[in-house]
Amino acid sequence: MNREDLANLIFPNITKTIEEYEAMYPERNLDENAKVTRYAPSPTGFMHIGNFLAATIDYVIAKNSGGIFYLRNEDTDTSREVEGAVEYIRHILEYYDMNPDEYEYRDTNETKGEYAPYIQSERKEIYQTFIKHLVREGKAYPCFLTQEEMDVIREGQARDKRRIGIYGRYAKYRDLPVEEAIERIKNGEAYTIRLKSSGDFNRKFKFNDLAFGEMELPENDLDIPIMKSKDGLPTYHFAHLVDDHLMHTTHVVRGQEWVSSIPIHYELFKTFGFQMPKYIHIPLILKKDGDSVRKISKRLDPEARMNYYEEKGYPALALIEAIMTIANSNYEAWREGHPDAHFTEFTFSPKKMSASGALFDLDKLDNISKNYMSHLTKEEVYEGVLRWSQKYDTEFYTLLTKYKDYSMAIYNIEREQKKPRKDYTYYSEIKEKTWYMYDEYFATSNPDFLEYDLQEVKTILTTYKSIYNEGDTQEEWFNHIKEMCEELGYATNMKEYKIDPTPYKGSVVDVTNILRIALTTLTTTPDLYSIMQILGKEKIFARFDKIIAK
RNA sequence: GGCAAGUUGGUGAAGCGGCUUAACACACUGCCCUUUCACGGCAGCAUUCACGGGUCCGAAUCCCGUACUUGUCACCA
Repeated sequence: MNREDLANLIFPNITKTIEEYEAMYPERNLDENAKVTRYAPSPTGFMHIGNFLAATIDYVIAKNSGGIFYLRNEDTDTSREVEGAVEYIRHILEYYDMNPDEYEYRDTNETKGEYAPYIQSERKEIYQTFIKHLVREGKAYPCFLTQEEMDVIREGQARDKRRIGIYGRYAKYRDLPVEEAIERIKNGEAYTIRLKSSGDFNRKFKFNDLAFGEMELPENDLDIPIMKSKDGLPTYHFAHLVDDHLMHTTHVVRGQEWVSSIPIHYELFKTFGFQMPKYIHIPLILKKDGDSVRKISKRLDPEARMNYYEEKGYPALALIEAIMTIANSNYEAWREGHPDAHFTEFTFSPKKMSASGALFDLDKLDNISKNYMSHLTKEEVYEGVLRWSQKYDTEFYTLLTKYKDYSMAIYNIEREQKKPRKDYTYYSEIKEKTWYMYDEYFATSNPDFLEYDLQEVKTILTTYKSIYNEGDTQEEWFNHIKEMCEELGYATNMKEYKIDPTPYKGSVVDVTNILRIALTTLTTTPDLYSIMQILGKEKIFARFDKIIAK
């Protein structure tokens, strides 16, 4: 009995060869500079902001070079799979308009691309073909170590301060005679397939990461598991090797937590003689936690989950702008020079990425978003709130639908000018900043005139009604207010008033404040004239009358 | 503990041997503008680049050491 028998015993149904698969997944017919990237998430729940960073970089690299961005579902860990996770990932990519060129969606039975399947659990035979080859060659072997035995090994290693893992003499089954392995398998013993590493930990190799530059790493000598005993699915490392080779990925963008497994990947690719893709290990997004910092966590930090941004209603492109500034700090400068360019026109340079993790600054996001929203048209703002409210505030949605032009007029206050107002940071904020414009909400409010005497308030409102002229220009409007001020004993010259307020009841500031409160209940609002123009005579008088009648 | 990477202000960072008495952006503070708010304008905000030593005429920038931080050491990705 030989290794061929062993390989056939383990993989009786694997008949294809590696060459056949390579023929099925030929080289991509792309431009020389075109890059092929992939977003390869595990469907384990809400998408993480770090994954989004990776996906955005993947997308920019591919699109900027006229290449391919594809989505691969890494569902080899069946126990951790969360229902709806894939749909959510798909939703996020759609929401941010970063749709993959190639994908496979099980729920809708859609597949696009020549390199399918794009779901790892559907590629089992492919992985096993590669593993079978390794077993036949004696470069992989079945390992019968139980969890308990491995625990003992690890504890011993920890106690003796040795490196932890299955290597060298700890790899008990790497030299097990083929006959014995066959017998154990026939007896139904559980086993995993491990790589028979040929590396030497004391030897170093040079590796060039596009982000870090050159680094020196020790060779891998761990007999890492490449196939799980439970379901015959490959581990991440092996799936990475096979898929990125067959799918011809040119650039792998992934988090820095992966740099410590570079030696493993290096050995895997070397064993098959495949060319490694280029790697871009991206910084981790950190979070301050008291005095220390840690990796931002989906469990602990709401802003780590992508749904946070959607629920708050940050415009998709605003989040992308913020993410891109984290990816490349020169992005902001580029944006200044190319205000209208699409973000994929930016040439991402891995070397300009920070080597250490970065805190995600929500203040900065707010600022970017505010600026972004200030440059939208009133129609775009309206579309944005409408879409947001449809999902998160149906009551407001109904109102917006009913008062479309009216709402747009509100969003247009001081918008169509060189330096537009920056009132809104995200869509969920719009209602709380414009509610008073809608009678439906205003009806239940009760203006509070602070220190002002109610009788005096009534006098001002009544007088104002008599001089109000709906067709006034802003200048005429303000002149009328000033005339009224003089009539009622309020100062109109602020400089004089500040020097000596005694001859006056107050100033024009007090008068406009009272008008403002009467109309909005607030002391700070956008331009009062604009608000009154939009409200119109009827609403204005109704709001005044309600107070006068008190 | 092993291996790897990193350490410039409150935050993101530029800089990569002299042009730096350390860009820029955010945040913060003050002043100005002003019918409120916002916008905008102006000004302020690290005598110093974790620490120690070395190389050099000259170091945030190069070298060595120390400290600290982060990641990783699963049949998870």
